[in-house]
Amino acid sequence: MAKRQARFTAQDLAEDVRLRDDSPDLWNTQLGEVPRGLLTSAVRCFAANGFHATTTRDISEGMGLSPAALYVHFPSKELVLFEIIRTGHERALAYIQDPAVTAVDDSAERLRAIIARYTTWHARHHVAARVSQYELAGLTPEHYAEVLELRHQTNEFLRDAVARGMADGSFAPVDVKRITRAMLSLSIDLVRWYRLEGSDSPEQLGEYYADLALKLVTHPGPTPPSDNDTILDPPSPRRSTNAG
Amino acid sequence: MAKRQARFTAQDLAEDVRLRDDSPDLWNTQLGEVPRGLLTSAVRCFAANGFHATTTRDISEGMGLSPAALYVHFPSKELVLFEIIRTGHERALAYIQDPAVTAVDDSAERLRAIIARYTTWHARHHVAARVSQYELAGLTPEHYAEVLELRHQTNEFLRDAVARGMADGSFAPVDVKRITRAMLSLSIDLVRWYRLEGSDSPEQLGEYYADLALKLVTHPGPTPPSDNDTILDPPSPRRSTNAG
DNA sequence: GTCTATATTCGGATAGAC
DNA sequence: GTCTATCCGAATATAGAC
Repeated sequence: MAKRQARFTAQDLAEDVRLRDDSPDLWNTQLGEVPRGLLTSAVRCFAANGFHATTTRDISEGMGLSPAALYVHFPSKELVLFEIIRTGHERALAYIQDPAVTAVDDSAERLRAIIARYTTWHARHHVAARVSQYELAGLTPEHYAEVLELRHQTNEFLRDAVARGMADGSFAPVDVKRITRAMLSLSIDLVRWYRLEGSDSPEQLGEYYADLALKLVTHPGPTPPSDNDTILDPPSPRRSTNAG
Repeated sequence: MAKRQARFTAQDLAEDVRLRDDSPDLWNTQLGEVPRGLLTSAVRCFAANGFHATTTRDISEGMGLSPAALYVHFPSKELVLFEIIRTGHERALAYIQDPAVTAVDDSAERLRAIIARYTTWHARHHVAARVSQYELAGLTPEHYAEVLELRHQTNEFLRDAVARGMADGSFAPVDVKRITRAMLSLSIDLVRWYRLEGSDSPEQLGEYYADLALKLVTHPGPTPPSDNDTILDPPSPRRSTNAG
């Protein structure tokens, strides 16, 4: 007999502070309350145990329903996963293609806005984002292809912003492909470790990573926008300080 | 009936260029050839389909053996996973605690060596590392705890290197915890996208990410070690250039 | 140490009552 | 739309021959 692995019931998961995020607000409002609740329950289960280790019973019990109830709202477990991953990718992409970004002309400020928002989105929805990023293997080939297209659009959008800043001289000459991948890594990898209860709010982490991203593309040598020594005014207050 | 998800047989996987890495050289040499082959087969399956979507048949068929043969060498599927993950974490930790790092006194060079080696290790063993990083949920609580301890040691080792450079003035004042996490994110997230067939060798990516890491902790303003303009001598030749 | 055959449990999905 | 009951394929692990 296999030794029991670490698995958690839907009841455990609902109380797990590590699984707090804003996913209940994430779903298409055209869906009723029950299907949206099922998606939220599924997100927690998938994030904690993985898609294949999650049973349809786990998901429906998270809403206090019987196993069969799931199939009234979704035709299969895979389609629950697809709805989660598709929504996650669409929302993240829309969040960085917001006017708050596209209206910005200055290349540096535009890159800053993209990284800040992309990071903030993944932190705020870190549980759903973890499923979106790490459970792609559970999709059918058709659904996987559809998600890939959204990922390409996202990557292109960031790549263009970096290339543009380099072309107009705002940034130092950099390897656009490698730098873009590094920035994506920072924003995406946080879903592995981020907790809403930690010291950084989603917005604070967004600002911090936007600063890092700009450091990576800034001209070396004398700082471009002057003000050199005056280290007053840190970018934004931290919820709890823990270092200099 | 569930629509068929994207799953690959052990035969497919053995030929998949995306799953080429150095894991066959990774295992304890005290193990015989067959168990080491089974671990390599399991790594490919777990990396491509996930732990729970992989059957014991998948693993043993990868070695041309019957399903039952696996249990002569390993008591359970979970223990195959544990052996992979434990080995992965031990090897990565040992690789950055190598004399090539610990003998370096200069704080900046030491950090550079750590990031270069940690990145190189994950790139060279990206398939095994992907399993080590993303399949932790498949472990029993006891085995998970054992792996966590290795992860703590790794994080502490990097954190100390950053804190030391800040203390001796080699680095600008930074948030050690957040910077350390960002550096780990860069090195670890590459297992999501890295392919040996890509344009960067593991060593080249290691050098590149070491440069990025130093940019994140460098004093702003005038560059510290002088030589400002001479951009001859890039750190190491790229296997195929694709940008400036 | 490897095989064939199988015990046994589990889980996705459905049938049909209410 | 929700329930109870259940079908049935699949997967871990074992038995026992060679």
